[in-house]
Amino acid sequence: MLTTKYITENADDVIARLAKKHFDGKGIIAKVVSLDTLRKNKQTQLDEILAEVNGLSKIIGELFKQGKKEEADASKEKTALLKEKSKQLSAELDVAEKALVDLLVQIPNLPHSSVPEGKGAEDNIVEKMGGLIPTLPANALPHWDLAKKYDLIDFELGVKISGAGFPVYKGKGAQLQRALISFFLSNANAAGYLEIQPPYVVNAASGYGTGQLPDKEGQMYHCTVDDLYLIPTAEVPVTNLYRDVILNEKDLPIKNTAYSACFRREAGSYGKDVRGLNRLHQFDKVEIVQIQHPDKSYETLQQMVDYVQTLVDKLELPWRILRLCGGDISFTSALTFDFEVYSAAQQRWLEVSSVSNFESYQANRLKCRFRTGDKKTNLCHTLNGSAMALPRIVAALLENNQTPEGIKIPKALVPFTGFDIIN
RNA sequence: GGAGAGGUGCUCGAGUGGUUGAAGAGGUACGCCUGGAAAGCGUAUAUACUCCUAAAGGGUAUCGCGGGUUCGAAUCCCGCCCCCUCCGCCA
Repeated sequence: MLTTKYITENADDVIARLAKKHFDGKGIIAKVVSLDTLRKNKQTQLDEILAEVNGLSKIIGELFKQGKKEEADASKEKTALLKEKSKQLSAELDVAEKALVDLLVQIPNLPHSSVPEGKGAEDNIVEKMGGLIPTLPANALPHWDLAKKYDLIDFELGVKISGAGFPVYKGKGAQLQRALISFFLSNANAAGYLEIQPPYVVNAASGYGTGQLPDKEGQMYHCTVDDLYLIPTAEVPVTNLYRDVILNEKDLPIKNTAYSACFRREAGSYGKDVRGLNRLHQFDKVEIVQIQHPDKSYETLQQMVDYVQTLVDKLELPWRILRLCGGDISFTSALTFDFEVYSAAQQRWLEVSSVSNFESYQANRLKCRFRTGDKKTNLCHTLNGSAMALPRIVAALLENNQTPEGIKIPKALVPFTGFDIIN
């Protein structure tokens, strides 16, 4: 969330910038400003009363020591009154603080100045393209048919044991998954990311830390018995590693990578978007996360985008990078680049990675700070990106590389799969 | 899951009702000393909120978390969380 300080000091600017995300901030920002004033007011009053109580307590202690019991009792009565007042003020302060946070979590992150205007996906700007779109024969099969033909993925079996969106990978299909995970992790390691194996279930505090809670509660699987959530992405546990942490300035940037299964309820999805591997409830992903000094975060964002590009290049997939417009960028992001690969049999672009700079928006919730040379603390900037999400990569690999002989595996992947063709 | 023991600052560790935001030690930083270093000596070393135009300097809160008792709580009481030991179960 945005800091109250920034909002109150730059109210008009904040409202103007939020407009790009099609968020009307006028009313809510005004409320934040007035609530904050109220909060400060209560805080000051409360502090004064408590100071008085503390002072009296010391005096009472002295009086008791000197045996002046009557005087002490007189002061006791005074503190009783003050205490009454402080209780009330403290309750009011609590209400104001909670109300303020309730408002703050409803305000999205400010988009970076380079975020293009636009309503939705159609207004995203294509930054860069690469790879070759293959020309497939007329009888080319979509990946769900290929998966069946070569017995790689069994969707029906998944339905039986879990439900739709939980595919069962088999044989070379399963091996391909394992190879891709290994391929992505090896590359991330080589690029200087520290490999992490995080828990797949997290507590509510972690959900709040990265912003899945409270607003996206319905998108996560919730184990109510233990009040734990299945992670929708490794971003959640990995970023929360740095919750309530004060880092040393010289430790920045922190570079972590993690493979995890990801669990998403995807309530409300339907149609061709969910066919085959296009949208699943459980899928595999390798994530990269960086915690960086605010001065360097955009430089880092570019490096992360460049890094992801090396992956799609090695996999010899046709790709394009989109700069997301104000209407399509996520609630918490300041600037996002999406990677899409072309799935040649479906003849559509599929999103396989999303690389974002959250600036201090996440860090403020996480209370992830760093200490500068002069011992002041500042919020870090957090960034993350998929590198990458497997299912759609698999979809594109299967479709684009189909030949009469079988499905060819890209050279860079062969050392990881141990085979160069699926037939 | 059952029983017992515990959770104090960057770390260790003292502290069972009152100048304890917290002794002492270690670590770290800076200074002195030194040709340089070590040792030694000195100083500093939490976070958040708030008052103040700002700095300086005040105030408030925080000794796992939340509540209670009390004029006053790290210290007493209750609930929760975590951790260690033993037992049970178990990949």
